[in-house]
Amino acid sequence: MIIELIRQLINKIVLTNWPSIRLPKFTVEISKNSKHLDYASNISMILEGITKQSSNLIAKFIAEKLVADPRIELVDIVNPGFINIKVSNRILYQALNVAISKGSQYGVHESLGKSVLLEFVSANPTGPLHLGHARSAFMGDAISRILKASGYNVTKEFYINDVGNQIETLGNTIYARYMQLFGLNIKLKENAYPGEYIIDIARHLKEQDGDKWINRNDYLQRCIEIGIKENLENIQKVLNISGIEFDTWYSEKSLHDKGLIEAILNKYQELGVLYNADEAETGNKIRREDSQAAKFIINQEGGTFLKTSCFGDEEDRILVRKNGIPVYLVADIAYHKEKFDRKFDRIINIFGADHAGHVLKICACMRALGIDISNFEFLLVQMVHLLEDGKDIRLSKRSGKIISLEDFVNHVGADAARFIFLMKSPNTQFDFDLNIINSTSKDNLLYYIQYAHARIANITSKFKKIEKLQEDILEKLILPEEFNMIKKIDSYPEVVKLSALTLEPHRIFFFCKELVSEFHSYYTKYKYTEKIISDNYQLTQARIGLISAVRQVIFNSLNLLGITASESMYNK
RNA sequence: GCUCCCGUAGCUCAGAGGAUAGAGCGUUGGUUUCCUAAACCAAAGGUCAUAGGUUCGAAUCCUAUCGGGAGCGCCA
Repeated sequence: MIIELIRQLINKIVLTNWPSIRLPKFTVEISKNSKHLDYASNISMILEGITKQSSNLIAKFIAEKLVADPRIELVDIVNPGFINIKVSNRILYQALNVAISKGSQYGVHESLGKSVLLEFVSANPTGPLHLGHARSAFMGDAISRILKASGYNVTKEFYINDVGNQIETLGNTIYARYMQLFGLNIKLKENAYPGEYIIDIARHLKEQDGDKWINRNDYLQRCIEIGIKENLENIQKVLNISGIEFDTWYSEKSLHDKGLIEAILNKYQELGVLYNADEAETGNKIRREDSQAAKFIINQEGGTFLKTSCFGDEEDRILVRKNGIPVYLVADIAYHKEKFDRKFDRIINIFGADHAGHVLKICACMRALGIDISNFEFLLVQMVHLLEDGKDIRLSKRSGKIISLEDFVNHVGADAARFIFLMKSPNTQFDFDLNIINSTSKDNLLYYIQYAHARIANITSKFKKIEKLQEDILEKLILPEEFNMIKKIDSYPEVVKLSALTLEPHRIFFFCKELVSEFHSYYTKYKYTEKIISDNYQLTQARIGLISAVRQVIFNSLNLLGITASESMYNK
């Protein structure tokens, strides 16, 4: 990686000549403007602030040292102290060879020996996954691939909320549907789940148990059991067709069974961070009167509170209701404490933006346990507004029901679904018109990229796979566009790293688009004059090697996003 | 009222404090006897919401205001 090489050269110069300072953050990047040579750094302007020397002088000094290295061909200084660098062709050729020889492993970093726990989706097992789950599902999956490629050992986890009121509602709804199957006119309760999938579950219950549960009071356990089982199977099936696989499924019920709920409460008690609402002292922030929570004031009397407001939360949170039953938050605390006990180097939660309110809460609860949360990260994924012909499609037109993820993936295809939800930064909400996936022009970035892959595959298919190019062959590559593509290819591993650091898969897409655009442009510009396949054997080999590397980088990029790259667009 | 995200071209969005703010769509005009035209080239289009501040330098960081979204239950 040439950027890394230049960075290290600069590091060394700075540390030798300003031994007393701490190495500051500075940039080395591919120059955007060809006037600025190959690479550019802002180191001297940064150093100016630290050393109080003029940035132009610093730049001059560093430039002299840099140019002494045989790998640096030319250094130019531009006001107020930009250092522009032209590197030798030789290291560019070497960089290309690295990409060619690493093949599908190009961009995959060596193991860091570090582990990440990545929790995402964690949808309640009370019904099928729907469009609202799509973005965080694909985002989590892509991030896990990117983290793996940048050297982390990743565990993808799905937390199953298999306890609580919603689960009881599920059981009761199934029972009502079950009774209806026997012609008994049981009305659904107001809060019951209306979906037809419940009827299917009830039918299966009838098939398995017959009329066993008619007019009995002890049906709930059985109904919950079959409901959770079938809903989870359905969730797994949909994840499967979407190309998403989890490593661990963590049951909330298991926390209860192991007695970890009481353990948490005891621990807080020991730490002296609990108080009883009836004995609240002045300064205890039980609730904000201006919040919407105030609407529920009638139900809010008594109970045991945790002093979360002392640990960064806006207010104290109730842990145990007046009737002695802990609220769900306690299980969530127990679950997150388990995550920390399992000793991961990074713990990442991917939440939909509608769960943003939990971030402060959970962090405060962890701090109250004395846990260091510096390796605890949240990625809040914003909503996508899907349109078709300019109309909102969040709800299906016919039934008015929420569109299932299954229907959606079957409708647009897994690749397009991933593309839609991964193409933009996770923390921007955006509009997407579904008509675009049928478009055959450049607005459909997915096809644009896949087309380039197929185009190259078609050209290179006439040649043997190249493992490595000899220097005399590489030297045939002299066009500026060829050097630019090599620089781009060379920067790919950096893009993977940055994407892992920021948890932003869309960076891979944009990088890929830029590389592809350079290729198409190159291809067209020289279509009549400097063809890739020519009578000159060595030149042809060199260019086939170059575009093979471009194809490989496209392939590897799409792979990080879980998207396939086809050899041909004709038989797609 | 409070918290979080966003505000960049007509539209949809990029832009980890750097040089002349970019791309696609749309608009206008060009490129196919030739390795995939699902492509390419060019033109037009901007007070980076507003006002202050920090800095050698701000779309980017800080503060305030305005506008859009999500959330603020003893539901999970």
